[in-house]
Amino acid sequence: MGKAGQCLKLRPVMAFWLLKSEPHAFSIDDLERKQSTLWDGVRNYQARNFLRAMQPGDLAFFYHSSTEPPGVVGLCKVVRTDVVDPTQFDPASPYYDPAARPENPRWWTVEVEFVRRFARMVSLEALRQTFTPDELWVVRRGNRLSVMPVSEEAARRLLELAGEAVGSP
DNA sequence: GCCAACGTTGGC
DNA sequence: GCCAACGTTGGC
Repeated sequence: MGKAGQCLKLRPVMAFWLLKSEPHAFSIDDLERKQSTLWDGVRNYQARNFLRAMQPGDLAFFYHSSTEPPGVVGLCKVVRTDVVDPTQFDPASPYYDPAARPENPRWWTVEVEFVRRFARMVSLEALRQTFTPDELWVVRRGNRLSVMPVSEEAARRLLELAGEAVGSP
């Protein structure tokens, strides 16, 4: 059961994802404070393709990387999709891409909304003990992908590990 | 189209 | 801070 005592309702068509962020750059606390954010700055084609496949209502696990311990710390929800990443056109942005043109954008993203911080974070070590690299890509050795799909089966087990109750609609 | 060089990611 | 793994770039 979550903070407000509400079960998460999992709709059958909902897809699950995992989003990585370095907490010193942007943490789950930052997302809770802001409530929503544009997930901009992704500059990897595979990750971009996953961003483009997202649908409103999809849920994404929030993963803290390059921290001790790394792991899944909470959940957010996709609320807006097919957003052209504005930072690609901004010369002042670290994500500026001089090859991207407004009439032919290269990078897309989504807006996500804070859902909850987990009662217990699920460390990478715990993930490795629970999932094979094929079941959850984030435990793949040398994995650098920052946006990846999570199967419903893996999502349910992950929520269980996090101490979250899962209900039906 | 190959592949060496380089830059980045991210666990440890 | 180190370094393995990986993605990208660019010469040929």
